[in-house]
Amino acid sequence: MVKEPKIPEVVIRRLTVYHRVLDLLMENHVEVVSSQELGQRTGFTPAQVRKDLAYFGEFGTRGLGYDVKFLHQTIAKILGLDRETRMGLIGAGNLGTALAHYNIYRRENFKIVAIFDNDPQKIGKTIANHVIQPMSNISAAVKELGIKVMIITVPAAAAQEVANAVVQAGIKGIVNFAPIKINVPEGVRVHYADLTAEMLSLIYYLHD
Amino acid sequence: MVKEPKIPEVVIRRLTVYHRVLDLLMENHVEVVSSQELGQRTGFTPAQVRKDLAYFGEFGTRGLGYDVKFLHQTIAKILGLDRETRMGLIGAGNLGTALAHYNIYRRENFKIVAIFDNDPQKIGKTIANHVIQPMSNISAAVKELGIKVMIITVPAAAAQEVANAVVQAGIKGIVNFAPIKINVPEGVRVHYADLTAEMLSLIYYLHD
DNA sequence: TAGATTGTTAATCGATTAACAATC
DNA sequence: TAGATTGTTAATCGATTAACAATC
Repeated sequence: MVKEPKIPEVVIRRLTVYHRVLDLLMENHVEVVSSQELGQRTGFTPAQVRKDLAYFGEFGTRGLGYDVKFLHQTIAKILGLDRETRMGLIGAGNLGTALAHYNIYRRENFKIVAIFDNDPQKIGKTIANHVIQPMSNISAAVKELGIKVMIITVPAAAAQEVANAVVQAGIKGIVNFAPIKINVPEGVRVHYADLTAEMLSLIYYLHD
Repeated sequence: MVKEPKIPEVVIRRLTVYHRVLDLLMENHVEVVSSQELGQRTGFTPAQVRKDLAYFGEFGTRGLGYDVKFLHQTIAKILGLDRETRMGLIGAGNLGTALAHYNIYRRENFKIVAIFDNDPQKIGKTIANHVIQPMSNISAAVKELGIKVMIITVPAAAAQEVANAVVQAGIKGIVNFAPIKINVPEGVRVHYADLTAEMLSLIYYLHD
């Protein structure tokens, strides 16, 4: 058995940033990029860029740099962006609406395919071409549509209950925008998108 | 001169999480909390909770735990949440609108006081009680309203140009929601709220 | 006093950086 | 060949965890 090196989570996170920069470089028809430039465009050091990529193989050419198209494709494959990932969205408030309209989905290989809410006022209305469904539909929709990731944008007070229902429906990946920790069983992964932590922590550094 | 220990950035970030949990505990009239419970509610270890707090002093009572109200107040003071921080928002799209409506501002001591956009269609309209102003007003508004933090939610392609204008206006703290690195002079701090990185990196872990 | 929990030190773990041989 | 840049190792740096004396 080959001894797989364990990849740190921060590396995976930076990989998504490289991928995004490579998107941009491709748009600009740049064909080759060095670790130095990749570093400048991401805010990481060139050494870190090379180290991160080296976890997965040798993608560059010494003396030259990295082939933009090839690296883009390779990172997409590593991250699992080479196949479609279907996501659901729970909570059709302002933030949920913003995410539903987010234009990254067109370029990337993942998209929101269903939107849920509990408010009778909202159910039946349409956001970004999706009819808002009641939460009681979650389990059925997950199966029918092959949803793999659920995005939660409900108020903090409702997040745990919603998460329970999501887990019950068989979902293994949750992106939680509610500003509260949710508890899930082993095998279910939760990523937190904490909008306010960045704002609050910034204030600390503005002290004179 | 006293030798100040340098506080790691992650500690400051976790402080904002403790603060939020303490908000909740106060609402529930809980008066004392242990590092263990604070750990459970935040997802950190009890040792880490104690270590984090110890950077700033001795706030607990051995054998008992931490006084919720006092710790809440203390962390607020450390973070600079004890005095009002005024923020501006640039980009009145879906995300900007969501942030403008975000209800955390009512509870916390910081708030959005002005909203800017370049779209003539949007200028003059109202979001969350704020009339959308043209970007040419930024500099004047910063001075008049005492804006200390600017939140940027414009498309990636426009982010750098907007950031330049913000820096020009004398702003020292930026929260950037655009998925691109922005370059600013020394002394200006940028925090990134990267909504897609969490989604994309999650997909990696859902590989079978 | 007995039980509980902090504050703090030392040990461990892990990530970043520097440096350079390999090589295009 | 000379110049450039990768891939990789070793050194450094920093953060987390474990453990326990202090003490309520």
